Amino acid sequence: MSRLSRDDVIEAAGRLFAKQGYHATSMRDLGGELGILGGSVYAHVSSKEELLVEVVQRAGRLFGESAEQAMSSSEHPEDQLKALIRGHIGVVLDHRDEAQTFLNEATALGESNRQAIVGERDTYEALFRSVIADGITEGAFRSDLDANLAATFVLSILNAIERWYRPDGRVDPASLTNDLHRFAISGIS
Amino acid sequence: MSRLSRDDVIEAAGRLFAKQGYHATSMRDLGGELGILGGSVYAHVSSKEELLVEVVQRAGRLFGESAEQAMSSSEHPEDQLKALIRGHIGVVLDHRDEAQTFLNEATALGESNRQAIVGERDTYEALFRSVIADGITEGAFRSDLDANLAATFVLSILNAIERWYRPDGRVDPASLTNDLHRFAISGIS
DNA sequence: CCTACCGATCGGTAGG
DNA sequence: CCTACCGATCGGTAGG
Repeated sequence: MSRLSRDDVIEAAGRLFAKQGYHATSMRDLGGELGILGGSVYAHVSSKEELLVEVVQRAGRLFGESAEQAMSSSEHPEDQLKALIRGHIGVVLDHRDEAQTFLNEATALGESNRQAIVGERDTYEALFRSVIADGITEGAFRSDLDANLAATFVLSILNAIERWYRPDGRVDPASLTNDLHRFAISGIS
Repeated sequence: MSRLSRDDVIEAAGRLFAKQGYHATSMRDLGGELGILGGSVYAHVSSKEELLVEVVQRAGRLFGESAEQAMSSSEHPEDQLKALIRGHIGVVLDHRDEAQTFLNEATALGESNRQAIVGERDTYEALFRSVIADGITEGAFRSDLDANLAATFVLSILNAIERWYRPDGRVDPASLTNDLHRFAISGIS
């Protein structure tokens, strides 16, 4: 056993925050997960909230990068929407702990930190809205359903995936992407 | 100010559990909300978890009653699905605190209590699956999308409503029901 | 429902 | 990263 890195500590924190929640996780729990004492965690970070900030920021960065890549992958709203869906699913499934903490524990952040990541999330969600709105303008999607509401529905499905998806289950990521995309597209086109 | 009833206490607990989360709510917080001391809450309940159990059970009962009513309102899967959607939205919007606690804080329950309400929830969700499956059998819905996945998508949207819905916003319950129903139906028919 | 309190646990620190 | 500890807060109780 070599010494722990700061990354090891943040990763373990993400694991526990995702599984038990932020408030139900003590610094002694985290120490136990790492094989050290609770007080020793303070050799790597200066507060418990700093850990939550780091975990949530990682997820925020992953979602942001995914969105950037999805938007530049095509000029067509239909393809952009599919890429956004595929990317979101990828982030949620490849970084479950961070994503779960981001989605469920961000409320535990202090005011200023919380507002910062809410801002990030709003920017991300606005992309879904504008892509759907563009698709309506271009005639690719139908126009009787509000673009904002459609985006909210799609994001609701995406954000719930971590609540039911099992990696060893019958659904694989690629077909989930296809099925969700088809479901969404049928709903709006 | 007359004396508080046990119902008053459970209601206040639901309010705080929904807003701050179970673990972030102390018995002293709850006392403060009620104008009494933290220790005095134990004149009405015998433990903090009992409060959570009561709040979550109330929500469970409401969802169960809504489902029962929806199923007996028609024989046609299409109408039953719409009634299920309408009922779920009604519960979430008319009993926000209980519904929110049910959806977000059930993980804080002890093992046996948690398994009991997970069972209730599974029964409830199974209704959505079977209604959609029936609709496929009868030819009312299309059959290229798995009924289980479609039910999961619809429930994902329903369960996310408490996260974004604002009573003073532009969306009213009836049109939300219509829009979601149309979105779902397009996705499966 | 209050007074007065209990043991346990919490986040965090000084010094090594 | 450990030892040894701090003040604060937690869920909960006996007795009135």
